[in-house]
Amino acid sequence: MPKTTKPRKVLTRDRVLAAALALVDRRGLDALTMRSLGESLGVEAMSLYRYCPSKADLHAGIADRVLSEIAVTPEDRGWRANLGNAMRGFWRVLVNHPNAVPLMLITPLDTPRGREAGEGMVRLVGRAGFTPPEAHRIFRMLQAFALGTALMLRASRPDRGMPSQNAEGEPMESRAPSLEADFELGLELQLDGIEAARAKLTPKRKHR
Amino acid sequence: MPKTTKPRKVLTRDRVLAAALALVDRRGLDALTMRSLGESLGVEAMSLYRYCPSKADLHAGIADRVLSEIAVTPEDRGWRANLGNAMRGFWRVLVNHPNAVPLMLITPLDTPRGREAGEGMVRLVGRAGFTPPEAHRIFRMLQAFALGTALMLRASRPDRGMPSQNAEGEPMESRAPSLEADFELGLELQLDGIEAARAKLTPKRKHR
DNA sequence: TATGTAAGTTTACAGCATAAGTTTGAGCCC
DNA sequence: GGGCTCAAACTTATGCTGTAAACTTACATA
Repeated sequence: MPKTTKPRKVLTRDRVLAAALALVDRRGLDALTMRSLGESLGVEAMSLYRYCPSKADLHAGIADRVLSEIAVTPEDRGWRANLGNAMRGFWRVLVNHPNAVPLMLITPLDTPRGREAGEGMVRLVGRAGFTPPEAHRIFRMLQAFALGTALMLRASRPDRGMPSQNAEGEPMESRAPSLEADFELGLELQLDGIEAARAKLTPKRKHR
Repeated sequence: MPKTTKPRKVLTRDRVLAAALALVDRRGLDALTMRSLGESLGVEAMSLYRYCPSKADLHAGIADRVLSEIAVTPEDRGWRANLGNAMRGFWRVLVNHPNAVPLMLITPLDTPRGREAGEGMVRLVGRAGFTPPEAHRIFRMLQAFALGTALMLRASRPDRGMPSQNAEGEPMESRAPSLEADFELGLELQLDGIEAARAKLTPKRKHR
């Protein structure tokens, strides 16, 4: 008998999560089942439980992996540009993985990279002159707005994974670019709001 | 044999939806199964399909029913109070039915009462001096913020229906009131932003 | 009284997450 | 080389889920 020893140690948690995210991107959240994920890795469903002890854990892992794609460009152009660009980076990641957005609500972003990204954002808000509690609140407003817009964008297209009853052959791209523009307008409006709040601070607390 | 004719006409779509919402409120979205819903109505699961032809339809019906609880108080105290109070009404409904919030993303609120409420809000924004397209965008920003905040609030508690791995016996109410206050602060900040955008309009377009 | 129709039940099926038990094979010390 | 050990992968099985299809019951009307 020929020595047909297929390599045994092919699976890792990282490979599982990468395949899971790819599957979600390609075919939607509903298509992510242990069986289909196993198949995409050439492995039986139960083998995955060694690396992700439950489906909830798999979900958290995917969310963490998505967040790792946020690009950090640490140049300092003043609080408004810093904050705006950070939010735009977050937004781009959400748009690149629309089907994974619901996973971003997991105790919101309570995952290693989620906490890290969140703390960075809070620091950015703080540098505009707000106290840590104030900065936290403002950050959560921006986060809620971005997540909400991404979820609405996702729901408004006949995407896999959501209950959306839609006639066939529709234009279907009519609303999406609008919601994309919505994000930009909403962001600028909120930055204006932050600027107004900033104007009410005791002057010495303001930074650039 | 005694005439044990149980009354036949006990089920209506409205009764089904009311029971479904009650079940979701009490035990979470995951606990809403056709079987458990049937049981709560003293009926077999399949009977429900006469009134809700699919689970997606049931979800849409629940969303519509939740929206019907928005209280309308049409007094005119200027655009800012009008808009703020309308949003607070929307928010209260979301907080009263946290487990149903994910259903509010259904093609967002594309249900009779959802459209009605949305159009009312857009009209309110328009009365601040914005054109209909501008008003739509601003409304969607507010909507995304409210939904996002409600979803984060829901995810941050060990509620039924979401993958939340949480140690037992935690304080667990620590974050919730904070997120409640977040809504108020975020709303005011966004109203400030709208005010700033309004200041840039050609003067004649402004109303009270 | 006969008949059509609406309401509710029964049965059945495919797909889901996952618990429990079993086989496989690689690396290691003697 | 020859067992030993143990994790990795597989197999089997259980109890959920939504819902299709066929069936039964009960009532309204003619």
